[in-house]
Amino acid sequence: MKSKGKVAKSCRKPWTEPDLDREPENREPGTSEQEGSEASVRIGGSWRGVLRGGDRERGGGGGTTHGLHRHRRSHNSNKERNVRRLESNERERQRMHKLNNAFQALREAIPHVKMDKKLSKIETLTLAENYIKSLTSIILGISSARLPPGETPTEASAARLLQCYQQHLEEDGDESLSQFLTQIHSFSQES
DNA sequence: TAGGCCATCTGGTCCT
DNA sequence: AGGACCAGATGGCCTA
Repeated sequence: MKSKGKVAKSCRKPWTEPDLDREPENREPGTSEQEGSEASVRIGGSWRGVLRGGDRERGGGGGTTHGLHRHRRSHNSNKERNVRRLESNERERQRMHKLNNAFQALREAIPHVKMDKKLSKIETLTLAENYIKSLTSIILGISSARLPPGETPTEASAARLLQCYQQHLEEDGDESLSQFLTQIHSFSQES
């Protein structure tokens, strides 16, 4: 069971400038003496683990940036940091809204039974996956009937399908999908 | 009331 | 350097 302790209702308050004169109970990672060690920090009323970078799959410049971040932060005033945080929050909100819009578009694109109930995100992704697989198998089934002898549908047709779609993506941008579907429709009419 | 789902905040990491 | 992306944490809402 997930922790849902509702200790204080206003625990998730907007980012506020930390009071440096107080004891470092709200200190963020990097300002503590325990830098680099596995520790938890209290931020916005909640405890958070700070050991994250090491287990990330995306490699690259990671590992050595801890000190750099700390150093950079130390140059910024608290007011500047506050402004940056708020701007960052706003960007993140916008990003998530865009993501949700995309989810909504996907919901409307896939047929499902319970029209009265909004699909959850995980349901949307799962249904979309199944829908794509179904359409693909239908298309491959149709096109296999038109293949030259000896050519297998999984190789040739799938490649043609992908090639066609990619071509539309490059040429037409956003309208590619509808055109692609139109082409598939006419394709099925022919056979 | 437990649990699922979601929005939001947050800091680390990657990319341009 | 700054924005985008990502994942963890947490509170709120809703439903069985």
